[in-house]
Amino acid sequence: MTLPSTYADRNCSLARTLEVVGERWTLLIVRDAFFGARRFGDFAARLKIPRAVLTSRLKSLVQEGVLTRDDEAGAGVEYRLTPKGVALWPVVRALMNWGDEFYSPSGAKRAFRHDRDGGLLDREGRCQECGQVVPVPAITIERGPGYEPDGTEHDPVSGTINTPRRLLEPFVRSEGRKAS
Amino acid sequence: MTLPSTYADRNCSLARTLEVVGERWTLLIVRDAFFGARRFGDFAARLKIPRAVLTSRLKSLVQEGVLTRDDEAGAGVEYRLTPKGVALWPVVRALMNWGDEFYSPSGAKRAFRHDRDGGLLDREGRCQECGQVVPVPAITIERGPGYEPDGTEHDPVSGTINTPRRLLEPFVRSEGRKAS
DNA sequence: CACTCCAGTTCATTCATTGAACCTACTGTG
DNA sequence: CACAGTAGGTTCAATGAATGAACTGGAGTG
Repeated sequence: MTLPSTYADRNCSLARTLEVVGERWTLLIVRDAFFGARRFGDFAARLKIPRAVLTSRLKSLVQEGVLTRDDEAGAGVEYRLTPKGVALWPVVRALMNWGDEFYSPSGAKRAFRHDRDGGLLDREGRCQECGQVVPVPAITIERGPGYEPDGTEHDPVSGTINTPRRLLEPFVRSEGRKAS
Repeated sequence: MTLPSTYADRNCSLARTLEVVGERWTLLIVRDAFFGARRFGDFAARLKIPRAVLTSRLKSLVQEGVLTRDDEAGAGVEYRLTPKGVALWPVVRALMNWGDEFYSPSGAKRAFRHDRDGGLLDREGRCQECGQVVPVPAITIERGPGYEPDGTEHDPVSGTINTPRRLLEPFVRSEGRKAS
């Protein structure tokens, strides 16, 4: 977003937040991090964004403390959400809810459940079984009623993301995953 | 945001939402609409954004059904949030909450109350007096503990916005408002 | 050592944003 | 009626950011 720091809205936390996550692509990167993306290549493949832009966004997210960059992680670099990044979950949910409400007539594209009791989460993230606000790592994501098959189901990266899984859990990369 | 419509994420409501409100400035315009801005000039003065950009953003927000454009309104044009626009309130709140949490150590920049019983609203928009989720038009906004005076308090436009008021209520423009 | 991944960088082209100036219609005011 | 002021824009040159394709360089493998 790069709002000028002379911006009159020193007193608006919305403006402040947008300086961190308001740029093009940034929130989509964060979303994919929630969904389990950790590697540069995962983000690049899923988002189809120019690698130079991805580099720059990852850099600034790390700098802002939303992601950590860990290059000690086996073969390659891993980007992971920090607690500050995980705290963006309500933002991601709110944006999704609005899109579901106004652009997905047959229902939410994705559904979220409490992994423990399988209860669906409502708009505020509360489990309809136990009434709790479910913490992010205990949420599983699956297709919702509004999901529209689009042919990416069997693509190794997007495909993985379309099967039920727990948030924040990294993609499992079996050795033969590029075998066509 | 202008994500290409060929975007693989047909199935992500977050991406869909960002296509509508993800561009630079757009959410700040929406925020000011919640805070009572209705006139082209109000937005321009508060946001200090190039008028050409404002024109284009207002146009697309109207096209998306987030705002209405009414040029029958006395002397001038009025932009108002539609119900679809008002439904963005949770998005605005979520973004503000995050900014307050991580960039405003002395507390929220703005506080919200239930106009009827004066109860403060919590993070989810629930009144701490009566427990209800307060509908947007019944919310009043005032300075929070983290508010930092910045000299715009007596500027006619920004100043108005800094005194407690009900959301969505238009600025009252008294005839002598430009009298220095 | 050749080969493949992975995580970037580089670069020319295209596109969007910026800020300042200009334009047009309407509203009082003397 | 002339004139200033206000409102809501448009136009334009300059700058900056995004795009996509090609390239680089290191680590791990056979």
